[in-house]
Amino acid sequence: MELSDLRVFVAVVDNGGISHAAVKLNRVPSNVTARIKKLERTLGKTLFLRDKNRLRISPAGEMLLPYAKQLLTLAQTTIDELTDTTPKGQLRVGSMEAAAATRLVEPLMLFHRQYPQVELEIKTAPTNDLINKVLSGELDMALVADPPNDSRLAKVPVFNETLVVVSDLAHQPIRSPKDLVSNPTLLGFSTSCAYRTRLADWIKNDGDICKVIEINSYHTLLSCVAAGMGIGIVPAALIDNYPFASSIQQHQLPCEWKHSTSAFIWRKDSVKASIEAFLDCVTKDI
Amino acid sequence: MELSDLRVFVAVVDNGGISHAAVKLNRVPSNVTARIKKLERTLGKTLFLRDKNRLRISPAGEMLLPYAKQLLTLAQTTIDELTDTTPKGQLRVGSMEAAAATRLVEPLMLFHRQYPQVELEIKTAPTNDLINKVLSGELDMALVADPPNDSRLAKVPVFNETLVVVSDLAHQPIRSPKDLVSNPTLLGFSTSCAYRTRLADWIKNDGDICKVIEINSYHTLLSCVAAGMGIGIVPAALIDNYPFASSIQQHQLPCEWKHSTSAFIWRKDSVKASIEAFLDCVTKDI
DNA sequence: TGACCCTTTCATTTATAGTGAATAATAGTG
DNA sequence: CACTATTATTCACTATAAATGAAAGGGTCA
Repeated sequence: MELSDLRVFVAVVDNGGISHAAVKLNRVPSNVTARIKKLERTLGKTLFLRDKNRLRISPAGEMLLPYAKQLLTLAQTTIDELTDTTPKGQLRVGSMEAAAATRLVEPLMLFHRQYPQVELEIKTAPTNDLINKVLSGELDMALVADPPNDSRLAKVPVFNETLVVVSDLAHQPIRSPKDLVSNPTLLGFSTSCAYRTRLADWIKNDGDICKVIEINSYHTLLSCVAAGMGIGIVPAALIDNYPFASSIQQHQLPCEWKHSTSAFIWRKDSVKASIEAFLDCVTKDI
Repeated sequence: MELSDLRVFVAVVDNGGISHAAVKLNRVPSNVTARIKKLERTLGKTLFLRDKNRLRISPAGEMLLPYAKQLLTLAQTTIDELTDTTPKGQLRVGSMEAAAATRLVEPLMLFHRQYPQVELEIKTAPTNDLINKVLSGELDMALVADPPNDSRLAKVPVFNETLVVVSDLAHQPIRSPKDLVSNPTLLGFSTSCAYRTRLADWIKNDGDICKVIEINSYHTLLSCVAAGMGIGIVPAALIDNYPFASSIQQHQLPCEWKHSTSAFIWRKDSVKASIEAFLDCVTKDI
């Protein structure tokens, strides 16, 4: 029993005969006859009483009719829902810790005001983790730093961050890795944090490999830096939001290292209305 | 979008992959792949995210899943209902007036007690009308007198009636049409009443064609006979139920005319659980 | 690295759906 | 009453779709 069989059956009932149904279905009558007979054979029931070259619905047909109509409308509802472009369901957004605090708040509020029916789920994680989670489908989209070119991923750059090295006030000005103490302590997120990796690369470029202490909040990280536990690397915008900004020292990185682009990424093949809508909110906000 | 497509889709989701689904469906994996791709093409949505030779359900697939399952269970319910042999719905029974009063009451009560959920509809009409209504599907079954052999009809004889001619007490004994006054008045049902036709035939066989007065209730008919308005023909059993039986005279018909068989008839191709159940009640009652 | 598992592609076979012409039975019409 | 228009069905045929089996290409795990 297929939906198309039921469509034929209902057409015959509604149009009161094979030939009219055939016209409606853009088929030839013999085909309609054949399909009705096939349906009767698979169900093991006579659906129509044949008399004087006329069809009349049988008790079994009478029984089938409401179910058939229900199935057909449910099938239509299904494809309507599927092709509906109104955001709904849940939207799982990932973000780097640094951007979650500063850059994500506005578009998030905007989106929630516009589509309150969408269940938002925000997860902060380091950039590399986010990329993997997006690829694996755990997240619908994520805000990451300098996403790699991946044929499976679509991306829109949304912010340009200027990265600065931060230290306590007592530290000498840092213009190159040489200005650091040997074996400097690096305060940062997990190894997969893009900024921390960049700082480590810069240092490795021209100096020692440094010790790393992992800290899970930028707020705490900045405080640790102020306390002289080590150096760190953060977006400059983040420091504006830090209440004790005056107790840390900022150091410019060379041009080729200082710029970072934050971008939203999502799987190209994961088309979800809420992703589009969210991106609208993000770009509208800029 | 066909039900079989959805069955494949659900199987892939439930079994977590093409190959396992293929085993479950007794298909070859390549076929499952092809059908999923076809479904994706017709819906215009990616149902699965492909990565590293693994499938993961996509947002669109997530959306489709509950609908697909609902459609499949509804389809199963449909065929379950259709093959269910419990009497339900309505049952339209026709009966001759004469039998409705006497022979039909017991099985009707029995049936209603056993299957209270069936909506019973009783219609009394002359035998010929009943046959036509059964053939046309207006009635599911009918109790008629001496039904003709018709390849479309099934029948079970249920009662043997003995027909008697009735007259007022003053009438001379009637042994042949010659005993009647010339142009006798015949009291009876409409022209299509089998008993009345039989009496007319008997008279015509050996006498005058008589006048007919049509009366729509056997009770009234017997009273009219008692009052001397004319003669009638009724099943002997009916007179037992008539309170003024002593005021009418019964006359035996010759053997070849006196017997009538009442039978239930129904369309052979109209198989309805309640018809079977009703016949059970009728035969159990005998 | 090699064995194993999974998905996909492709050429092929098989099954199903659809067509068009012919037939038989009926209903409507002048 | 003949004549035409409808109606459902059958049958031979064609077109479309589904299922198969072999092979290829990645991926995982030891």
